[in-house]
Amino acid sequence: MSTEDRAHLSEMIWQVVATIPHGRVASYGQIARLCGFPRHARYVGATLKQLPEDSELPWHRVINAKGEVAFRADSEQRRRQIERLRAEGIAVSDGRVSLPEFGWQP
DNA sequence: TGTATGACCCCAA
DNA sequence: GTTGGGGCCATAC
Repeated sequence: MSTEDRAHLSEMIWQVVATIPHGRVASYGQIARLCGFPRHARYVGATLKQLPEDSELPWHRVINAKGEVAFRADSEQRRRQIERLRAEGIAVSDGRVSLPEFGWQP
C-alpha cells in the first residue's frame, strides 16, 4: 500500500461513511470493502479515531461485524455513540444493534 | 529490524 | 448464545 493509496483511502472512507443513510449502520469491514480495500477494517477504525470532536461525519453509524459498538464497555465514547444511534431511531440493547433490521445494504 | 497495539473479522466448538 | 484462536495491517516506539 503506497502513501498515495493511504491518502486516497482516508478520503474514500470519509465519503463512504458520509453515505450511510440516517437510521442505518455499517461495519468497519464493510466500509473497507466499499472503498476497494478489503482486510483493512482496522484502518477504518484508526481513521475514524482521528476525527475531530465536532466532525459532521456520522461516525456513530459504524460498528463491528457483530453489530456491537466497538468501544470498551466502560468508556465515555461508547455511551455517546449509543446515545446518537438512539437519537435517530436505531434500537440499541446492551450495546448491540440488530443488523438484519438496521444494517445498510448499498 | 522487531515488537506491541488496536473503534476489526471469521470460524470452529 | 458464548469463547478462543488465528488472521489481518497500519502505527508507534
